[in-house]
Amino acid sequence: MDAELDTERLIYRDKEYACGIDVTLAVVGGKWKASILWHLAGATMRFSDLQRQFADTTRKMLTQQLRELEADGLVHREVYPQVPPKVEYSLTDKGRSIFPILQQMCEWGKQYLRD
Amino acid sequence: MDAELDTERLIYRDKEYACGIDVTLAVVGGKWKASILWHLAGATMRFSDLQRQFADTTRKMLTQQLRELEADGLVHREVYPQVPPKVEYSLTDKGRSIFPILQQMCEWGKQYLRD
DNA sequence: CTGTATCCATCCGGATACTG
DNA sequence: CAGTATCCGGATGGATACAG
Repeated sequence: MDAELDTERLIYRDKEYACGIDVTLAVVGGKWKASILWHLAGATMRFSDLQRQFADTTRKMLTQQLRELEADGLVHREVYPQVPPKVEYSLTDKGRSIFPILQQMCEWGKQYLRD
Repeated sequence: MDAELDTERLIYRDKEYACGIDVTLAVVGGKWKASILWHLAGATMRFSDLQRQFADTTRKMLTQQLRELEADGLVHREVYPQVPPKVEYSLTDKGRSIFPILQQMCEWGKQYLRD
């Protein structure tokens, strides 16, 4: 843990970040992303399942957030080639690795409202 | 830890949140907020110090983020009535309480980029 | 030094309609 | 069932100038 470690460049998608925090927020800070990860941690879900969970979100937004999570390697998208289509979303190992942080954010947020 | 606990309403500033995570993100998810808290955890800073740290941010944005952090009770703003003015920003206990989470976000973000 | 006020371009997200 | 395409209004954030 010497000072040199702090000089490493944090580049993600052609953007430089001052700190790992901002990288994390870039990945899970989207409007619905943390909640999506939270729900997928409990169970693999079909698109329609997620629509039910996020009833106040449009398909467009849900799709968009899921695509970004997939591109970032946190979510796996499995398409079953059948009619009608069936698509299942689940967490990757990388997606699961952030769960402890989400748990603490959940606790902190609830505690924050109590004070 | 029974199911009833999950029925508690999470209301913050007239908005309802599905989960504590979104409350936390509402408080520290702003564009520069996490980084500001991170820097203030190390030391109380004057406005000009923060300007130096966030050289690519405008005064307007910096002020705005600081005001919101102050309104949310994470940051204390101390004004010294003198000319030229001197204003110091520091963390409140509540602000300090989120530091462990920021640390983990920092680590996760750096690890994420390594993979 | 520590801000505010104003203007303005861009982005983001919602509504709606359409598709394989 | 699981999306995509298009349009559009409001929010967001930057540039710049002004102020106590």
